Amino acid sequence: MPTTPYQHLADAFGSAIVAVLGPDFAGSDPVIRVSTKPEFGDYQCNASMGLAKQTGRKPRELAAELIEVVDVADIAEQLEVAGPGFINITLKTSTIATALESMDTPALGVKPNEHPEIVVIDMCGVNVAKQMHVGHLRSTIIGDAFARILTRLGDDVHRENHLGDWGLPVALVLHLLRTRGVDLTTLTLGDLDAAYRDAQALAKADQKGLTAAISKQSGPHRIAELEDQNTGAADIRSEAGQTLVALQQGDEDLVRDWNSLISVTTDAMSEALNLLGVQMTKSNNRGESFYRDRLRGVLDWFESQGLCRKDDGAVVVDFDDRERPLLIQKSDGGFLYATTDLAAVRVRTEETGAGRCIYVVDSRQRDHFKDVFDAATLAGWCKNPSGKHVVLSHTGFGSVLGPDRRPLKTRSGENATLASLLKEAISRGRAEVHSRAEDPNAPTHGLSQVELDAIGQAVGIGAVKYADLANDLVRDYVFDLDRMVAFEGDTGPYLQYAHARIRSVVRRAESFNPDAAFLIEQPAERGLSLTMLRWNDVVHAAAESLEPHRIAAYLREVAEDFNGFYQTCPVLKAPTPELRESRLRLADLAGRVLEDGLGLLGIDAPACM
RNA sequence: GCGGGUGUAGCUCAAUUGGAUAGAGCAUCGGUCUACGAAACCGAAGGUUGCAGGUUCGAAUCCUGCCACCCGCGCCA
Repeated sequence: MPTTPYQHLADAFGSAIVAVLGPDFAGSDPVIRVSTKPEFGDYQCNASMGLAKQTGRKPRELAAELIEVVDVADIAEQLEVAGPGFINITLKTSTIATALESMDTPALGVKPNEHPEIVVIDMCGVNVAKQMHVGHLRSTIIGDAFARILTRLGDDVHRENHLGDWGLPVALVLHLLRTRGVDLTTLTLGDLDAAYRDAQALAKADQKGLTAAISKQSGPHRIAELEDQNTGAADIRSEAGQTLVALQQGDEDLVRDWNSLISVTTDAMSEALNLLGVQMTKSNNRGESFYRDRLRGVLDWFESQGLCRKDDGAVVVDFDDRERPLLIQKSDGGFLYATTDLAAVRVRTEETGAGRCIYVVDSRQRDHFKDVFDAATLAGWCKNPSGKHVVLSHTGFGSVLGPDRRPLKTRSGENATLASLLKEAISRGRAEVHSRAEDPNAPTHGLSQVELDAIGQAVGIGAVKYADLANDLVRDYVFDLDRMVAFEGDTGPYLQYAHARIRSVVRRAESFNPDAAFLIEQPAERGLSLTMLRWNDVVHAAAESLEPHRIAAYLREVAEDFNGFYQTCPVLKAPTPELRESRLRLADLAGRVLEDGLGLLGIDAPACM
């Protein structure tokens, strides 16, 4: 029986509902849930209340009838009606053992999607000549977690880094560096970042934008930003515009210099990605420049389909359900990032053949992506070559804040770069691991400095990733290394520690019987087993909702259940050889679930720490 | 002004998407180690789920109106 208890129950109650209420109710949700308390059994069916309302019957009576006909005798003990009409379900112990047996495979019972598809994940989003900051951290590790989860279920995932490597901002930096006569071959990213800010400051003057912003009653931030800008910038922008044109036309010197900017930026990026253990390299780069020859085609298509209009010299796309239009061409003929995003949608659906595109970009860009997706739909670009409708979705996420609860940006301090934060996290992880290793009783005692450093890095990085992925993505959070790298409580290291303990006990057992019978006797054994049996359901739920924190919360449950089990059920010193083998196998399975789950979050699980 | 998000224990967050007595972790207090790994476990205390109404067997969750904070709102990306 390959299905999980949950699915078995869902199928059985689904059929029972049809048997009692008729074929109209085929496909209605049987509302099987994990019980909230042990005294309510293992699972519960909450369908009868809702169905009773629909059919004008009494919920408890309906529940009793469902119990009469439902076919779960082979897996469950006697069912009982409780409260307003809950059906409490307690599984047979033998069912649990059988189910554990069937999940004890390399896949750990996680079943692949029936219809795998190509998924493009737009993540990371580094800009040329700018330092990575914590915003990139979120996009990158969230995107990587999505990618790992979907890959686990069989999808063909393409991580794409929509590098900001084109357009006026890049031309401005390039122009500035060249007029200053800077040697581009010896630049650091720090130099580039400073030049970027200089260039922006020099070029930002937008009286027209300011009046528009005021008349449109834009937010105070935007207006203040525009007011800061001064005159005299028009010249610089015009010169940068010429630089851009020359670059576009393939001017050899310019192209060479442009490439060195990209190279400096992406070298630093690769270093950070490497530290993070994110499965992404320069080969995942598909920057804005990739789409530069397709922008005209975007505009032509919208014009030819009558989907846009001229407004004040610019070209805009209107939508039926809102006032706000989408600008796809400026009055000076230039294109905008919306144009690039539209070109990217077109490539991803029509050429890459994606069935799903996920944009992992902070939630301030929600409106932008809504507009882009709607425009792409109007354009008819939401179909892939096989004619299937492509799902475009934007997963926004909250800001990372500093201790002052203001967005933590490079602007607010030179040391807020991603690289520096990661180094700090790693050094804290290492310090803790090294200090533990000094204890002669510690399993890490006697390991080499190199080995301890590697473990410490996994701990430090794992702490940062866990802190980010363990809560709801929409929330802002304060980047507080003290809390993240704390080694008590709801942290990455707690999970890694639970995993390492398991590896340790299995290692010390010396003999391991992979075919040992599961003997589920103690409540702690039962609890741990039931939790582990939910793994398949949890992965699918996390994949469907794109909520990694579900996996994080689940892993915490596994770790807590294991720690409780380990406290009350002697493994190596179990009373009988059979029980010892059973508990070892249970522990090993728990360890593999933890490793698998941490892996889906991109967190390493050292065998010893 | 319009739109979006958030508001849950002193602090940081959950709540299987409308289910039973709202759960964890920090911090506080009290118990467990000459150790199958104490980075752990067990227990105590801590709540008018921003406020006020409404919907129903049942609401943190859905509807209405307020309040607070954050974000966005055509020629930047």
